[in-house]
Amino acid sequence: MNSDLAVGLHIVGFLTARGGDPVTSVTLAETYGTSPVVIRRVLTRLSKAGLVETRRGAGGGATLARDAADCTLRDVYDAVAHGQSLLRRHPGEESGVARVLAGYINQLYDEAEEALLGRLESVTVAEMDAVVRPKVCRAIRRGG
Amino acid sequence: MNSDLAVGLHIVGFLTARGGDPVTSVTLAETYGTSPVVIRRVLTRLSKAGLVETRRGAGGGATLARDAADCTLRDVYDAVAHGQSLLRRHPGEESGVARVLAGYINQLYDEAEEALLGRLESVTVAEMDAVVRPKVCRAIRRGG
DNA sequence: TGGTTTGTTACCAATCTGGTTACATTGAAG
DNA sequence: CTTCAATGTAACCAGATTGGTAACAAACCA
Repeated sequence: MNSDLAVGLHIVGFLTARGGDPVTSVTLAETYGTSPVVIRRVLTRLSKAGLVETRRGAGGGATLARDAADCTLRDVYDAVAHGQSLLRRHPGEESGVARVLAGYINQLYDEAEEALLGRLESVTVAEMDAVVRPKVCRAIRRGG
Repeated sequence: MNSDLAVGLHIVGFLTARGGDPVTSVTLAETYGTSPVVIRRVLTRLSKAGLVETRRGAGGGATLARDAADCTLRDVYDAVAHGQSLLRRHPGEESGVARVLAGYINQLYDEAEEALLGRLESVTVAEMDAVVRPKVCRAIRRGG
């Protein structure tokens, strides 16, 4: 699930920068540097979560379904992370000693994850866009 | 690097519980549920970091090199995590747009990781042992 | 000298990950 | 109503990562 969050943030960021007109998975794939299918896999999740809308057929593509100022990075995370957490947990089937220890460690991980999620919740897509977009423009102007 | 931290914590925890006498990698492997080689790989790191001492030959094994109250979970983490971080970063060779975004995300990850490391730093091995050991004993008594 | 244990390398199977191919489905436009 | 453009989805693949195994050298003790 690693890059899914990055892809998801790229999508909502790009759609924000594009104002209202639909963007195709091909465009998103090219700008991110991946394949359209990967984009669409994430796009489907974002769509089911109500963050974006997609339209098939000619002139179709994806658009933001919400105001970018009304959508936090955690919303994107929740849409994209289907159950899996950022920090890999320890598998559960160990017995005795190892199990107790795994429980202890996982508890520490939970705290850390909560902290991260809280941080993601404190940033809106609009704010992210405001930080990222100028840098992207500068990078493009330099020909990167 | 996932399970290395768990293994490392198991090692120092077990050594703490054992008071001072040396414990072999075979014993540590059996109690954790892995192979001696895996244990020794981690043991080597802990040893190089000065957290444990190992002795070869008959009657050898590993012992704590420090007071358990003087050793934090972060010390174990630092010894065990050779450069790799808990949260997988995004690879760096992407160009333009994706690179800027990756930088942004990695920055958020850094904050989260700092939070986790701070938490690990706030717990000593002795404290962990105090929490974990009774649970382990109970689990063993139940025959788990 | 022989047995015990760590240190280290090389290799293997399983899993994860991201990518690709292929195709069905939907929609717009002529 | 046909054609083209786009999403939705499943099946499969190659590379990386992971934890484990086998093998053996090195150290240490009796």
